[in-house]
Amino acid sequence: MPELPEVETVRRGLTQLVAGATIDHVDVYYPKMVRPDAEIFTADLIGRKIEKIDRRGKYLLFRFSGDLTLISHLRMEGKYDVQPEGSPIPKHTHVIFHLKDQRELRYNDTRKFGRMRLVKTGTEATELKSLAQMGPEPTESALTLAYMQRVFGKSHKIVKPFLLDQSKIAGLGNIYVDEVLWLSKINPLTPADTLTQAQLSVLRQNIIAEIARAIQGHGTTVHTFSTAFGETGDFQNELHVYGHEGEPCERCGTEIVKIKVAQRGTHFCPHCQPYPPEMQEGLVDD
DNA sequence: AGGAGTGTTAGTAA
DNA sequence: GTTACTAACACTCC
Repeated sequence: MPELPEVETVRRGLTQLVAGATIDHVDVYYPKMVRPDAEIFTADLIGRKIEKIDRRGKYLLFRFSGDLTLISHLRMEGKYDVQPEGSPIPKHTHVIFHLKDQRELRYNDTRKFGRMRLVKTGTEATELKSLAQMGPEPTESALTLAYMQRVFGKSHKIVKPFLLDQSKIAGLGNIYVDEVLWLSKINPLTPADTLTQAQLSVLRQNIIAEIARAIQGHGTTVHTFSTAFGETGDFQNELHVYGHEGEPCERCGTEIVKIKVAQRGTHFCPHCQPYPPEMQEGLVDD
């Protein structure tokens, strides 16, 4: 479930719940999930204090005492929650961080896609290529129009997978890409380097504003996302196209369609987001 | 039974 | 080097 707004929502919840807590010991029930090997992973964490929790793109970065950082990616269904010591362990709980205050920080992940890496603080980029190559955060200061013009201008990749590429802009996923393209009236099949300066400017503003709004709404719950407090997000009520196939476009009434683009379900309004010129060649018009 | 799902990476081909 | 498509990861839900 987690794109940047959901990961940020989790980060804020976890900060309230476990920042300042100290690890007593750690149990790993699905060893493939962690690196280095579970034995080293668990041994290194004993007695460490969770000093703070950062985020970069869709990665959570738990900062521990003694210059240790846990890099955690939730992938599709990863979730953290905090439970009293000894509560029943659900089927899909894969890692438990036992805290010294009789609570447990638990990682749950139905599909087991999530991954954790324990590294020395400061070596994150060396240890993880995707962190080293991560594009700017979608904020007013980090995502400049000049940057947008430069990177879009040199790629002929169509804009949907372009925006999903974390090395271009950090944190966007399938839901918010569809939403910002609808807000910007850009067809998902448009090649990145054919967008006009005006379109890039509009797209940039919509990305920045939409991500900020989604964070304010505590993220989007479409399948099973919940915050660290076990609550759902609110932003699913603010979606315009994702999950709205067959419904009328809020702007023009045309039926929202769903197609496959770059192997991902893609929702858009065929009237507000017309196909780019090079795709319309050969189409019969009146 | 078959397909799709909020993500990412590896492999292959053009 | 770039783009595009497939498979894989593992599991649930419709």
